[in-house]
Amino acid sequence: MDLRSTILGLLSWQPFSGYDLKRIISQSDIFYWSGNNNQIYKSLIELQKSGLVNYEVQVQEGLPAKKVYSITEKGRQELRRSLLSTPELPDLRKGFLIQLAWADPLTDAEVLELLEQYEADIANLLQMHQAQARKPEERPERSPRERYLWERIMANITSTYQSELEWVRQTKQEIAGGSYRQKE
Amino acid sequence: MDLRSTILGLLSWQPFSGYDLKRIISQSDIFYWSGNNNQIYKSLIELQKSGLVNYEVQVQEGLPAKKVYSITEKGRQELRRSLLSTPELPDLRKGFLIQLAWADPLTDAEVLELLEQYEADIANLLQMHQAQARKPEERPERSPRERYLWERIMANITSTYQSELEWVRQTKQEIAGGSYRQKE
DNA sequence: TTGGCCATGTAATATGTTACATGATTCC
DNA sequence: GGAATCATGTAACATATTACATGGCCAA
Repeated sequence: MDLRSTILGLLSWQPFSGYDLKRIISQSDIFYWSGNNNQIYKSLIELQKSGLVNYEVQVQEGLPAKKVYSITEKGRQELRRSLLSTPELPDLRKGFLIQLAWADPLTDAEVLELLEQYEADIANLLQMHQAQARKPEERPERSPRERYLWERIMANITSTYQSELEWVRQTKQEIAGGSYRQKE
Repeated sequence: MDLRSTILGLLSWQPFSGYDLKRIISQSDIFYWSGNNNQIYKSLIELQKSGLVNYEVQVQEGLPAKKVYSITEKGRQELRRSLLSTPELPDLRKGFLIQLAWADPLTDAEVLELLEQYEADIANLLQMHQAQARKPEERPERSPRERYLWERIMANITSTYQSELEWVRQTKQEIAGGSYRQKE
């Protein structure tokens, strides 16, 4: 998924300003782009030039004016096409595994400290994700199926973090216990 | 982890040519850069200029000459520093979840087909990974702990794919059975 | 004779990230 | 007075991906 299709998806739910989109994307685990992603503004201009979205300026008192973007019929067609295209494979970038891969020169204590930090970080991510999952107002629910799909999406992320946690805990124990030494 | 540290890691195992590194990285699940990643050559030149690696030209008969790179003492220090830096958080980019997120306009049959394709693709990835995991000659084993760590790295990826498979199978069943309709 | 493997590299393009600029308002 | 929020955008930089160029060897 590229940013443009993701924006189209969000706008297929409801109209948003660039600022809204930026906030939603930066707070989300699903939409994996970094925070302060100002490319959003560029993408919106491109989408608008291609006629996939249009916007309306809303003047507010006391606050800066904003451009509220909506998806067009053409945009919906384009989105549909990208939804039906072959499913994307997950792209798992676990930098920590690369760190471990070359950890041979480190002492057991150093490796354990890394694992402990990693465990704490993942536990934290999981907590934040679950707090997010408890706010149903931040996701679409236009049909029972959509509601179900979003539950499954949240469950997917939860289970990914949980299996990561189990993995790191087991690894920690086995290193702390030195049990790898007997393993042949 | 960036490409440069990953290359340093590989060279801390044994000397390789750029072509070797490219092949290893493209075939690996751990080192997540894309295939035909020719930036490797640029990175090697940078690393060499910084004195972290050096190379030796090996002339071969019938085959083009190659530059075999080795890590320097300075390179090992730099690698050690990056290994001890705070663990990187996983970066999970599951484009398929974004596809599902906006699948409301699709029919149940269309969603099911996507899920089936995804299941087949993940099953395939898992198989390829396990075939890879069965080749112990393609990973370092300089100490019992290193051997253990690489087993755990492989196990991490396996379990990630397996939990993804379980997830998609459950989702498929619940959609096929229409059970989401009763869920409140 | 076509395609794949070996081997290194350049160039172009696409994408992602960070920093900067502006300016009013509100909360501490 | 300083920081955070709202709001849009540009510029610079970093990284990633794809295509292209070269050229000999080997196997189907």
